[in-house]
Amino acid sequence: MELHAAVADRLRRGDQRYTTNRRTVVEVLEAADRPLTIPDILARRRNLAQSSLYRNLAVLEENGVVHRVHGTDDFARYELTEDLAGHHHHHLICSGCGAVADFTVPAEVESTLDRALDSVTAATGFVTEHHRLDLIGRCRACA
Amino acid sequence: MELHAAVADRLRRGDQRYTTNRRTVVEVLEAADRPLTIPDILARRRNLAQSSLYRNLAVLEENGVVHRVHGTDDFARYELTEDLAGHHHHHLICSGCGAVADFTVPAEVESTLDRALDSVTAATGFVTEHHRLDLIGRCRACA
DNA sequence: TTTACTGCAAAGGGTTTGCAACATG
DNA sequence: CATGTTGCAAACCCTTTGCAGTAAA
Repeated sequence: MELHAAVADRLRRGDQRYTTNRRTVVEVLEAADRPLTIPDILARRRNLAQSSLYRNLAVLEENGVVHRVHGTDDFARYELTEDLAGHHHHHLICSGCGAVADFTVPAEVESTLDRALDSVTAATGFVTEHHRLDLIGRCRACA
Repeated sequence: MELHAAVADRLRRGDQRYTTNRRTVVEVLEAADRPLTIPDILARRRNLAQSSLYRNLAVLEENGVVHRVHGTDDFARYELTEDLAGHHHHHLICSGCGAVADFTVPAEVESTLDRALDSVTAATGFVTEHHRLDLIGRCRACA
């Protein structure tokens, strides 16, 4: 599996081991079509311990394997980083229930945006790592 | 003061009173050039009680006076809503220290973006309330 | 003078950590 | 076999809430 080889490589660079639990987390995130909360992940793999899951997500984030998504509720959500998942996307965040879904915008809009953002921050001394473009609103169930 | 009249009006519509403490919070947020955390606000007005501040910010948010900003750290941040502050803007969020600063992009970019986003969500059943376009990166101090 | 608001202190709840046992390279 | 990882339980810390007293309309 190419994904696991890439993950193992990144962890190795950080002197971290690619253990069974970490592989499980990566597999769960790969199978999801949206960022997952810790309870989401625990519900899918009952044998994972909560504390180890938190620690493993932190390790995976530090080594560029997963990305933490901040929504409107109190739950952190995690997804594979875009270069591992293979596509750049954004989030629909429900202001009612906090649910997060993925969506994409046309590549031309992305590049227009990137150019505009670059020119704006050029003078500020701010070093951009990535942008976050989310829509806040009501999902079908909460509307 | 026009701002306070507008705030008083919105609170009245929600059967809420515009008390001294609430006026103080609005004045602190108006004077800031970035979203403020609860500790930020408490540091500027030592006589405010933390629990009442949390409650007042919730009331102000429910009545469209302030807006809660979610950054990368554990602190909620608050700013006046855009229609009261008078300008649409975005945030530079430091992944090192969590600091949040304001910035704006050209109006033409905003409208291009809005049109693109509208067409994307048209088919999803998602009802957009507003968008969130932030840059995550390193501020001058953390770079 | 009724009803909302305030402030103190205690409780909530997602997240983090200490530590002894375990597994990986 | 040395070092990183695990899981339980307790601690952490931002936030919320109960309640008796106070202030706004």
